[in-house]
Amino acid sequence: MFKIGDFSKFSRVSIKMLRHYDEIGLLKPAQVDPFTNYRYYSADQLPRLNRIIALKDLGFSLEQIATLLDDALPASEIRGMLKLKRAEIATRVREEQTRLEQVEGRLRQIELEDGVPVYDVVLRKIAPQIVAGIRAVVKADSGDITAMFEEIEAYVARYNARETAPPLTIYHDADYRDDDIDVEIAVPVNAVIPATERVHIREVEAVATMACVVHKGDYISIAEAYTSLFGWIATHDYTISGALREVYLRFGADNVGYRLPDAYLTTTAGEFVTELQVPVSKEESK
Amino acid sequence: MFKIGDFSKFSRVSIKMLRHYDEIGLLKPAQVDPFTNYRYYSADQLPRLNRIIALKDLGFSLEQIATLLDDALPASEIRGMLKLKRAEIATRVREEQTRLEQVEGRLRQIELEDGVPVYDVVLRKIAPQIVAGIRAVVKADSGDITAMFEEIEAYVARYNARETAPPLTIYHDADYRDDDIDVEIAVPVNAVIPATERVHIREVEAVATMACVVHKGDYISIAEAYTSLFGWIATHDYTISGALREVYLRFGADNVGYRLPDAYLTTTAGEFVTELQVPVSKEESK
DNA sequence: CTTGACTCTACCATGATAGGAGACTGTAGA
DNA sequence: TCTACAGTCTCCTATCATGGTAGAGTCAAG
Repeated sequence: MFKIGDFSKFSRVSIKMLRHYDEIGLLKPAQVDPFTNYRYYSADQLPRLNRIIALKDLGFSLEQIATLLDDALPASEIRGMLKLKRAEIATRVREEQTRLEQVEGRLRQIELEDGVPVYDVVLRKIAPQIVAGIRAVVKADSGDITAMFEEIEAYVARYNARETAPPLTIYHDADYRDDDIDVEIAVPVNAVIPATERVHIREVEAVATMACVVHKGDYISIAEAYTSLFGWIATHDYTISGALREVYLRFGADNVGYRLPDAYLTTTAGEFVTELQVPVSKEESK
Repeated sequence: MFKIGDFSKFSRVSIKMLRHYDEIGLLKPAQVDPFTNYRYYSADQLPRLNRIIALKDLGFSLEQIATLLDDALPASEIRGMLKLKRAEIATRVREEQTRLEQVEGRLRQIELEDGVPVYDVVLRKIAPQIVAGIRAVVKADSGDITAMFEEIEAYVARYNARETAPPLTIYHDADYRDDDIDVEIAVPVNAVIPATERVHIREVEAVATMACVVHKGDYISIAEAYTSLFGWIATHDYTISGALREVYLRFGADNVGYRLPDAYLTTTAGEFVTELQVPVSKEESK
């Protein structure tokens, strides 16, 4: 019978941990002195502790190890758990590799721009959304877009179907152009309301990986945000894989029919907040 | 001014987390109602929150992010932190890949042996140790080894230099043989005592990666443990890179001069506990 | 019997995140 | 104006493996 200190030395498991394993029932001492509560371990327990360490090194939690050990469960189940674990680790490896690429991209970015970038690009998953929209070809800065938003908000307001979420613009052109922009404006709705020749109701599709950047200020200075966003996509080796979106988190307020809390609105152009979103994907080059 | 719920929706950061960021000073609301304690966020804060998310995605802790954001610290330092982070992630990737290989090895093992292996091999780092030892060429099972242990224990006992740690045998042959085994027996000492023609004092070297297996029972059945250990090394694609060691964690007691607590000794051969250790390394085959 | 090394329990801490309880506040509809 | 419900507040708890501390008790060697 070893006292906990000796057993700890042999097994290279800290005393703390042995006590912890006792507490959670993973490895109880062979014997406990009822008067002093001293734990006494037998040499027989080394193999079990060894198995625990082996499984721990494979990445199993102590709870899972308890399952794996306690029930003398069939080999097939153990194989199953191992395969699950394998998949899990493979996923983590991929995640960490992605993270590594992100960090490398950011380093490249700093070197290229010779300083810390002003905009922070975030990758996120975007959920689908039901919207009422109008799609048209317009000239840039012609005010058409503002007019279209007023129109669609008024339309949605008639059905009382406005969902409390920001409106957005979707740019369907694959390339950039100053004029004749194929643009869709959309406002979220909470019910499927009737469509018209001009107004359609559709689900704006989910995007698994969306590169997003938040721009604060008027729409003139938004070009910088675009530059940053596309620069980021280039330095991080992503490819654009869908239509660009502009989400108006905070925008001009002196309009009619807007069913949004005041918080979403402002009267100062300098206070506008816009999120630029571009679906991206990684070309597998390995 | 957005209430926390709206701000949470825009930023896709949970309310809980926003409150947490407030608490740790990472992102304080632009305004807090002194009567109700309601938090009010301004749109200006979205870029900062975005930067926080971006850095979090890179794997920085919230504390590190606070450092990165608060002090407007020079770009060079940020680059330094990023490089550190890159190294850290690279290490983790390697670790996870190793783990993955371990899991795969274990799966192979189960398939090969058609069941859960009886012995559990553990990889560990072994620290160096000062020992008194005798090296000789002996015949197996000749009792020479036992005699040598008695001799060395008696020698060490004379100097009162016995360290409370198990004795071990080191097999210096590269291959297996039944006879003429080049063997070194060693007992840990806590001081450098004089050597003799027969007894040497040396440091048993540290081993970075030691494949270890614990065998319980007499020395006849130890062959199974060896089979398992070498089987494991094969299925996990390791290569033996040093001399094999047998560490006697619990062994025959009716000898003289042993300065060890009784716990290390037993009179029943069935109670013997022996750890087999083989230094291994991975051939880089990528 | 003393002393020093060992062990006991009980508590606190990590770090990012989630859940709940119980109280209060804001807003929309009756 | 009242009510109901949704939103928000603070405070507490938990996760998971691990380490630390304090204060009390125990063991073994001299």
